[in-house]
Amino acid sequence: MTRVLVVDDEVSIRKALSLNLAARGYEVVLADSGEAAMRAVAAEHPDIVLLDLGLPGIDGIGTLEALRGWTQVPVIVVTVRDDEASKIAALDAGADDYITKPFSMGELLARLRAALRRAPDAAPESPEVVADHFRLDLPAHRAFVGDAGAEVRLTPTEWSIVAYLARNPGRLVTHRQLVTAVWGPTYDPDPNLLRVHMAHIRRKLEADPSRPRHFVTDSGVGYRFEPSPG
Amino acid sequence: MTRVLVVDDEVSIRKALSLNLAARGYEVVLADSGEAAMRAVAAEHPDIVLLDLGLPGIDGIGTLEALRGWTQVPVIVVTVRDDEASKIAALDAGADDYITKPFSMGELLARLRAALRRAPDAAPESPEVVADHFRLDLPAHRAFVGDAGAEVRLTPTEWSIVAYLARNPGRLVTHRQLVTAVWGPTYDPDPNLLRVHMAHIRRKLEADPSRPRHFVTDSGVGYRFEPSPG
DNA sequence: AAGCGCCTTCACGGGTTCTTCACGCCCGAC
DNA sequence: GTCGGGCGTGAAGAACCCGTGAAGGCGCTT
Repeated sequence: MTRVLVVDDEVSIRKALSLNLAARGYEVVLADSGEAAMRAVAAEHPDIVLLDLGLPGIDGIGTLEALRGWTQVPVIVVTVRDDEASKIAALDAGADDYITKPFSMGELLARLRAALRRAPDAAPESPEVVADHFRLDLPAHRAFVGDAGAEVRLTPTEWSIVAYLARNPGRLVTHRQLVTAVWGPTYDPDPNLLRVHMAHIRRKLEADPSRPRHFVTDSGVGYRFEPSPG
Repeated sequence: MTRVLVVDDEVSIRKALSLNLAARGYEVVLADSGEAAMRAVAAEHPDIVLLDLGLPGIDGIGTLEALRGWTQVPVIVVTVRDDEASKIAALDAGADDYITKPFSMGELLARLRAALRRAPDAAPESPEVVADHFRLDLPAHRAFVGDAGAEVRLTPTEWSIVAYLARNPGRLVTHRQLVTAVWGPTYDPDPNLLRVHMAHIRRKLEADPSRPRHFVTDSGVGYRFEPSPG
């Protein structure tokens, strides 16, 4: 289900958009200020944002600039301002599209579809992760070990764990974080489960599985990925 | 240097856009018909296309649809048609943006920058994909196998799957992504459906269908297209 | 009206993957 | 020294996924 964040301070607009989008099968999240929008993007991970320019507090452009500091989520600016300067400012601040009120719902939906179409998944940060003893090709979901670069096959769950750890290099990842990343927030597995998967991963990727150098245990807390152990 | 293809049948518009874009440091390529536009995209590899809707011969929408059969180059529709239906038709046919004449040069340039910004320098797209055992002619929707180059007929659905995978060479494509690309985001088919189509595709394109080298399964996740397996 | 191509669903067999369980180890707490 | 919790490892059954042959239904052409 596609999740849309609607940012507008007017109740009537929020309501109208919310109803129309929900009727088209979108999941709608609402925010009534720039600050709320920032929080909502961080917490709800919308697939796209509809942003009004005239907001209380930090305005639309400010919100857009702040968002662009850390996320590439598509943003369509929806506003009454029809002047060229506003359009240019918004587009150059990182907006993906600009549509002026009053707009037709059909056109908005079409522009929504167009923006979503060209962003199937967030662009991969770094397509490749290199460690001392192995190499990960993130877009292809492939792993290679040793100097020869022989491919090893990781199961979906194993890949999910490895990819999450690799995306947070050097950082401690708690058991809870890992479980949530792999199985979702509601899953509560046997404590052994992660251990078993980690054992499999180490056997496949570590040079000496019983003495792991890249996938390190933090006893009682979680695991940590070290690209190049000192 | 960014290369812009301007497609319009009116000399005055071509001239005006050409001058303005050149003054901003863009390299401009011109085409005066849909057919010429297709050739220009294939030959010149523009970074972005400005497309008029009212063209002689195959019209703008037809040109757009034909282009989308094999390339993802960003297309901004520039036209006098201001009705909602045209906008929706163009955006759903694969346009990235839609701007109506008369437009301000500033806004056009801003939308141009916005469209270019979100298009990561895509791998140089070629209208032809060559693998070890077969060859795909993307614009013509034709496939040829073996050294002799005998043509095989793919059904529309099969072609749709093959084309999507071929446009993402080496990348893992999830089941969901494939289904969305072929049948749309709301379709939720029997899990066997993709398997059956993949079997048909392999039987037609792979040298040894039971041991696929180009259309690889990633169990539990999706499929991957390998142009030249190591 | 019949034939054909295409899409989709279903049933089956074989293989892979997930998860649980039991056991022994290590290390800090007492 | 002893205890207990957390950890790694091997094994095993259950659940899942995949490829494949076959068949029904639909729309279009003949």
